[in-house]
Amino acid sequence: MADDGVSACYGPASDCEPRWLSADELEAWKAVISLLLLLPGALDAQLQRDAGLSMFEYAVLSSLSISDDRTVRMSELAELASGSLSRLSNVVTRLERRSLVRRIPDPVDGRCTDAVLTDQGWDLVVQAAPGHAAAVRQLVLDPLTDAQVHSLGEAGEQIVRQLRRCPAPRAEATHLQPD
Amino acid sequence: MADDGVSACYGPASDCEPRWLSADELEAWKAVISLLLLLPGALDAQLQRDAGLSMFEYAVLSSLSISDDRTVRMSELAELASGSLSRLSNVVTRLERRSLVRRIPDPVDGRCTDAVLTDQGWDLVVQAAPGHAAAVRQLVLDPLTDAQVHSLGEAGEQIVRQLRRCPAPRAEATHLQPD
DNA sequence: GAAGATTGAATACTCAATCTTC
DNA sequence: GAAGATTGAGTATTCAATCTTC
Repeated sequence: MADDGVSACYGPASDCEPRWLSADELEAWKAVISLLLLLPGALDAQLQRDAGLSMFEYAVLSSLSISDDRTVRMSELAELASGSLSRLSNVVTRLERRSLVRRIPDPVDGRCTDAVLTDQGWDLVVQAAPGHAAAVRQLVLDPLTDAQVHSLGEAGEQIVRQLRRCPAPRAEATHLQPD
Repeated sequence: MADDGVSACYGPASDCEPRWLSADELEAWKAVISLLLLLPGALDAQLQRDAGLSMFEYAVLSSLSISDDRTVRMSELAELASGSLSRLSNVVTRLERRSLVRRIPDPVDGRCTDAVLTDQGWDLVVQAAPGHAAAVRQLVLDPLTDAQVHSLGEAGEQIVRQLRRCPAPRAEATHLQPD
């Protein structure tokens, strides 16, 4: 139904080739890219102002707060917080300086490091959570109907599933889509 | 329909307060935050590898390529590319060094600066567009049904509309949502 | 030697301050 | 003096190289 033969260009206004984006697809894509470029800044601004945290830092602390013993291995935490291990390591170093997190060597396997949420860290998440939830509500959820929220959730999950399976398209695949 | 009284915590596992996120809302939000943290990296990786561009740089060049005379005032271009003027200015400086864009003072109002896409810049966008479209297709569109694509587009537009109206929630509004 | 994690160098982003033209 | 734009300082992110423990 979306693929009704209407073809629109994403990119230069000429050169419309075989399987370009349909009108619906283009519309969706433009919305997504604006979202990717605008939403993180807006959410970071609220968190930074009210709790001194970035979105990623919040994701880290929040992930720890809902885990057993408030403790998670670094590599697992990176997955939970949707970031690279390297990024996580840097962030945990900063959080450690602020006494929000502690690192301990994993008692079972000395190669692994466990990140532990401190009491201070817990308090900060508990304090920050309502404001953050309100921002998410205001910026993301409130503009949508219940049906749209549900649908957005499902679409997002689909995309993330695909992303985790295959994070970057192969070079060969990028010049003509598989179809 | 989503707000059926089921209450789930986003944040610490205790402290479930009055108007927290419903199960559906929580699900949607987790998907969105993962998207915000994972998708830019994946798209940047493809663009960087195949064209030496970031997603934002691509948005800038692409916006210029579909504009009259391939020319847009900086402040307008910032809007089109969904970035701040400051960020745009830095990026245009880099693009100028690579001869992909030129700056000229606006002939009408000397305070304004016009960004102009060079022939080289045009060629690069034309060359990069198919690969980028394929990546968007593979990572974002293909995992979805046509109906999901359509719905995602509408939801995204709603959220972006809200974002442009009110980029950051007020401090007062963040501790209890307006409802 | 391989898995898990950290570090450092290069690059990019943000915010506030500044500059120019109207 | 205000609008439009740029610059610079401070901070964050990424990638490759390194270190440690198994």
